[in-house]
Amino acid sequence: MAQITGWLIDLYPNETGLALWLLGEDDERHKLHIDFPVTLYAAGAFQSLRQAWRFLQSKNVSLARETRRDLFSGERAVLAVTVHTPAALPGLFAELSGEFPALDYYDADIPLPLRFAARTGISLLGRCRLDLTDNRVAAIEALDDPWQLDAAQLPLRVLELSPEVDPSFRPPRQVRVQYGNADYSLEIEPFRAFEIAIASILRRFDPDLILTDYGDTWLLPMLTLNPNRDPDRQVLTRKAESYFSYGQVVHRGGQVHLFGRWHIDRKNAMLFNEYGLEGVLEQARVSGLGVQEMARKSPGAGITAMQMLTALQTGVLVPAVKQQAESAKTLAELVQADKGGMIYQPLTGLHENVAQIDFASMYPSIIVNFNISPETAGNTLVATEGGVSKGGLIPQTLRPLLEKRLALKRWISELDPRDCRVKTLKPRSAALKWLLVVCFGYLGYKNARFGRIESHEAVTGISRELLLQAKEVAEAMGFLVLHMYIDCLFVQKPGCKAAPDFAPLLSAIEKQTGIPIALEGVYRWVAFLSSRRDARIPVPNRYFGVFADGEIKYRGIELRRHDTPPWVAKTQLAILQCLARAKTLEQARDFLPQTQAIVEKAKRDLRAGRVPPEELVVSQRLSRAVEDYKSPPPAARAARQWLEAGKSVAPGQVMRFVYTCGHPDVWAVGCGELDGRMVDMGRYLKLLNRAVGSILDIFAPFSSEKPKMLI
DNA sequence: TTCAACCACTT
DNA sequence: ACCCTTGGTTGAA
Repeated sequence: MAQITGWLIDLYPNETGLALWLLGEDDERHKLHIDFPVTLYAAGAFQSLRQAWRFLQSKNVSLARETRRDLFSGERAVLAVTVHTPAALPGLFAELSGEFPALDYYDADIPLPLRFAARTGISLLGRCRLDLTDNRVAAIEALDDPWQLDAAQLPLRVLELSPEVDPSFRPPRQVRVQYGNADYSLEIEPFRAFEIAIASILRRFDPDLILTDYGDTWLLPMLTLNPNRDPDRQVLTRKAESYFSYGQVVHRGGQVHLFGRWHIDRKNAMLFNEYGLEGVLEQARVSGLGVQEMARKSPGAGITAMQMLTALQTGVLVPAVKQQAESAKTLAELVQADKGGMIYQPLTGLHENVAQIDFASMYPSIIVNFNISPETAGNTLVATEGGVSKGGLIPQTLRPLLEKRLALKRWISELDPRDCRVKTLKPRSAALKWLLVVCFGYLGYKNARFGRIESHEAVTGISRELLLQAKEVAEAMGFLVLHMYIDCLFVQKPGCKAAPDFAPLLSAIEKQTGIPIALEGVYRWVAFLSSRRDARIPVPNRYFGVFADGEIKYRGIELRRHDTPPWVAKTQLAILQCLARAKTLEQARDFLPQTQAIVEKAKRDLRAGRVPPEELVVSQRLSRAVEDYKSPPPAARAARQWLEAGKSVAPGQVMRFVYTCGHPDVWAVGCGELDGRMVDMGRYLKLLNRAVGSILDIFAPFSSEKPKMLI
């Protein structure tokens, strides 16, 4: 009997049970085995269950009758079907549900790492100690848990591979290779030599993680060698797909998953830019899903996994979802979901010494504090008055997540901003934030396993109530409330200029609402913009301002939009930065001539052809197939060129293009070279003027060239 | 030129 | 489920 300590990095079914990969503290990577029978449940009419029992008797399964708890309908008599190898479960479920479609199925499509975590207390990335007989696990003990803030870091070996150019533009010639202290480029041709070099790195360096650009869609599919650590397995490929999520069509490229080590394609990973590898590892850790899964799926998959784990741990059945395309949330539904929050009309114009106060993680806090869960909806107040109840399924799932995020934020605020730990703590906090945000959305998602629209509405209802309470508190203390938006307030009071001046208000609001609240900052000045169509109508989420420390914050303006060309965005930012040097509004007005100079210089650069084409690139997402457009937008016209060049496009893909004169009126990036003389200057000047106007008009409302149209 | 239809983005 | 954003372009009338 041997004992071994390390981190669990991979887990998947094999012929007899589960294969486990341990990153040992001895710096070895161990492939281990464990028996792992799994059970699914069926419930329904007695006759059908009896027929199912007979049907299953000829299979290699164990059958039993049990009583288990459905979250909504309570105790249920179920048929428990246990298979001895988890690899057999998906096939059996498909066969059974095909034969008996009227039965309700539970625990039939739970990711294996979650079952493993529920049974052993050890989730992926967790540190553990194992007793081994040969390579079989005899006993297993957890040494940490996902909620620990400062768990020991995994000593991962990372290999980075990235081509010098986007392969959809032209075939790359080289791949940059980085691992350990090595950093060099490999020629792709001759290909045999390239592959031999890669194979040798895999053998000698033996990375735990292969981090690539375009690895899913280009590099790994091209290789003939087996990039797995487990030589007995072939790579797992998943097809590319376009799907609808949060009001948008999203395109996800094909994927290459590895066994025994991980592959993440940065260019094909959801939100990777948002929180990076640190964030992905954090999400994988708390969700219990594998790293490769988490990197490529939305945080929604992560929060669903966490809910399933809570269900498994508390003896609640997990309803199986029929394999169907995720039904889309329409934009209207999305807007409605957003409108559930409080939206106030700001007092448009320029204001000085304004504090922005944010409720921290407002919706998740409401869910936890008011015990909002599908099975408790309508019963929330009773549950909270009862005092210490452990709460419904959703609050139980969220509480540790919320507490961990708050603790991380507290830790960050205590550290010196230059402390190197801040660099890893911030993305971890951001990654948790996404899980929390999405959890609220999933409460109202009709295909969520544990969702219910009433609980969704309860959350937004309470949020509006709390915000109104906050407003009343502020006004009672003599503050003017300039604006409120979902989970934040903008307040002003003569004589209040610095953070401490607002501290009494913060504690009063927190005391009243019970939700943690924080001062986002005090603006030296802030501008709330009005609608461009009608100057009398305020727009709730179009504003910009400068905090006391000089930091600029902006929402809703061109700079925030992904489809604004960099040249326009940079000029708009330069203007803001120029104005931000002013300590007061009056001073800001003195900077207006300088901002004009910035704009004039930008225009001269454009006219003289000094703006490089990549600064003029517009990026827009295709919401449908090119042929399905009735009036093709520029992105679709660019996509047409793309198709003519023999490349492919899919809905959800982002097209990058430059506006040109004549026909065609766009030039798609990646389709040959752009003739600099072709750039549609007029169009870009218009875009620039608009962006400049967003900032400057409010400073000189009576001197703008064109009077505002009043409808 | 006007106007309705269409489209993308926002968190 | 009910309401339904803004800021823009396209193309027919």
